Amino acid sequence: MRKAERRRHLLNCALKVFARKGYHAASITDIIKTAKVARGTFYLYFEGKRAVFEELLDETLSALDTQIKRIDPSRGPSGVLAQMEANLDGVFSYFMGNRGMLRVLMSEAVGLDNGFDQKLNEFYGRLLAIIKMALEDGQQMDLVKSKINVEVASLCILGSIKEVLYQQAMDAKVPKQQIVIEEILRYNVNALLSEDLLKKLGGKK
Amino acid sequence: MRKAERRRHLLNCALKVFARKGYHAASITDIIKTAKVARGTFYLYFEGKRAVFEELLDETLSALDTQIKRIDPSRGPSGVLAQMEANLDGVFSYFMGNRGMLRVLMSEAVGLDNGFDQKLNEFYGRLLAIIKMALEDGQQMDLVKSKINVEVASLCILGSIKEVLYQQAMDAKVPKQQIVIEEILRYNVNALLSEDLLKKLGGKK
Amino acid sequence: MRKAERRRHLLNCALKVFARKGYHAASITDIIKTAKVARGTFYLYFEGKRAVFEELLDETLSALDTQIKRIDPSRGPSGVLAQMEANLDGVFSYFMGNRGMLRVLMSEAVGLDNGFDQKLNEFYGRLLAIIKMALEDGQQMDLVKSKINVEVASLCILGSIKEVLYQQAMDAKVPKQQIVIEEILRYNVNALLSEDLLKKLGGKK
Amino acid sequence: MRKAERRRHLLNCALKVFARKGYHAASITDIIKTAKVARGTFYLYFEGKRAVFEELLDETLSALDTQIKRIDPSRGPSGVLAQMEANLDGVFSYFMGNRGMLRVLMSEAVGLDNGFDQKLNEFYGRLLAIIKMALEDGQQMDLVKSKINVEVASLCILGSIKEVLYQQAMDAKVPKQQIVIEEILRYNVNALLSEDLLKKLGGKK
DNA sequence: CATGAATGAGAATTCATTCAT
DNA sequence: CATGAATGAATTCTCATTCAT
Repeated sequence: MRKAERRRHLLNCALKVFARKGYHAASITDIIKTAKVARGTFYLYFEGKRAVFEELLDETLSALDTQIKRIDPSRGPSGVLAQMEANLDGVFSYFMGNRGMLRVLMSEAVGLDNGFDQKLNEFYGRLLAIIKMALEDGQQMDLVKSKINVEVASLCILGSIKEVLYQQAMDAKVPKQQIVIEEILRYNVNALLSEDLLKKLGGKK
Repeated sequence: MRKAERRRHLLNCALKVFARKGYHAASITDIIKTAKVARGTFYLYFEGKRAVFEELLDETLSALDTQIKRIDPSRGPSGVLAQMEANLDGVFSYFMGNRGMLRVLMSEAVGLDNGFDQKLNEFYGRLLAIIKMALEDGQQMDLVKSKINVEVASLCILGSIKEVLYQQAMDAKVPKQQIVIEEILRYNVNALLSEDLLKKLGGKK
Repeated sequence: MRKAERRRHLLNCALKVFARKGYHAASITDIIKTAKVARGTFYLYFEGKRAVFEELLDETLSALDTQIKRIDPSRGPSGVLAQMEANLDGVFSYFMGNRGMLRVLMSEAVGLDNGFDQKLNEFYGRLLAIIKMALEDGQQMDLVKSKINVEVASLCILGSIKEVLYQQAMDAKVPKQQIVIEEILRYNVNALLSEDLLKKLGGKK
Repeated sequence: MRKAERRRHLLNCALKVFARKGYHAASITDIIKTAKVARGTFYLYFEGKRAVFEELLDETLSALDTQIKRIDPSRGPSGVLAQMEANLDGVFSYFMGNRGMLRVLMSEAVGLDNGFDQKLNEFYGRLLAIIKMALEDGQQMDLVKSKINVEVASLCILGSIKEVLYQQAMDAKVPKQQIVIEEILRYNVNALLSEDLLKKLGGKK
């Protein structure tokens, strides 16, 4: 029991350090000082810097995977909207409780080589796949403009979300979560939805 | 004369190394081997690793600043569109001739501390300011939906562009430049322009 | 009672580990894993790695001291031969039942500093003393060539025995014990015995 | 030029340290302190402790290989004796000029794993092969007793030489080189030579 | 007695930077 | 100017030993 706690403590401290200094500048010394633990203790729980980081990364990515659900098109336009909102909300809420990891992911996890990049890119790949599928379903159901290039549009959507998160990580002043999500949704919905649908929905949102 | 050439040569070689290995993994040894220059020679031209990188970064950011021009709303809707396209084209074209720097910027430049982050964020800040101004002008001229939250929308726009560039840096298969730019434009125009305007422009694009 | 058993168990396991990995490469972790005992338990019975090894060494050397008896020259030439054979047999038999310790002694025990070297050298010193005395007695009784330099000859004898043991420890193919002992004896007897005696004994062996 | 000198200096200092403390107890710190050189300098010349040691070992073994020549039986009994003496003299003389390496080889090189053992055992294997061939040639020419088991006898010969060297490495008082060699020769010759030959040579030696 | 988590001294190694030639 | 050998601070990692439960 104690052991699991210590482990958690070390993970938290490591995250704190990674968030403050970045992966490369972070040293084991930093981590153990933060955790008030002896050098050897660290190695009792983790193989090294790479390993703690990987664990934190895995943890985060799988938490995010849990938050993000495929969009089920059968529930109709407003159902789709609700699902998109739920996904966004899940991601933003997760990061609000994990500002440290947000900073790390947004500013360090890329360019680490070590196979971290691969994990992260695989994650983005999964996101893109979900977005693309939703777009294609949308086009078939005539909800989404048929002209749109799904490939590029999905990048735009992903990018719009990432950028907002990035600015939050950088401590830029960003409107509060509720508003941000609404706006991201509005933005992308406007960009995507077919004219017919926009007219119908016009009154609501 | 010779001196300036050598300096340039070193900068190019350093960029090659940074692009291949990333800032941290790049060593002076890598750079001087690539440049076929003695260790001491490097320090004759630069204060150190940090300094070469900074110079490359400054160079790139100011080149980009040159490519990107304020949007002059006085030229009317299609003029604005053309200006946006010109900006996008400038940025994409610049990076197509500097894949190395694209990789560096997209995967390493953030999270380096060292003040590099600050420079990059200032640059993004300038971009955002331009975008925001354009949006505000657009709203005043009733080209852009008034409902839109300019703050968030400008992040979305920036993000959509960055993401496409990011995927290009990661060697993901992305449609070719001309199409990508068109699509980004279309996407953002749809997202932003007022319904009236969309109808008018509908025929063109 | 239990205590003595555990102690013995630990010694055996430590020996196993030392034989497999050598003194330096052997870790306490190896020993306690082999013994299926907790870390602290080990230190309950021994002061440390050094101490277990020392105990194993002492044990072996005193067992060997017991096997090796002074040569009593009063029993005549064939009696001397029998005593030499008995000594050799004792040593070889001991090691056949303790291959682990043979490996340790032959390949690690020297060069450990720690005072182990001293113990081992004292043991070899005792052996040499016995051999030397036998040679000197032999010379006085005109059994051993008078020309022979006792100092060097005793080293040669010791060396011939050690080398055979060394090769056995290294798993080299060596004829079986009975033959090896016979041959070592023959070799050294030929080297040492006076011509007169050789002629007399010629018929027997 | 300077570089080769430094390298040599480091090798010498490393040998000094290895001879004093043994391979395992020797630290890079010891070596660089002895050499009065900075930490990094050491790594400029060698990959690590293992590598310096390997170089010293290779150097020694190939020097020894050079000293030791096959015995050409065609030059007759006294020629063979002279060749044996030359070999012994070569080995002993080499070690008198390299006491450090003698200590290392005799007390540490075994049990190092790392592949050092293999090298050493291969060397001993080569020696044994030379000795065995000489014995077999001798038996065919009726110089060496036919009864003798060549396998064991060659171990005895090797052992007698190694033991004398070992005692010298341990700083035991051993008669001086000339005498030692003579005695080792006498010892082994007596053990080996056929009775006929012994009688003939009897007068000479 | 037994346990095993915690400790921290010590060893190896890297690499940006300096400086004598 | 150019060179590249030398430097040493900083970092990671190991493992014998201790001690609270």
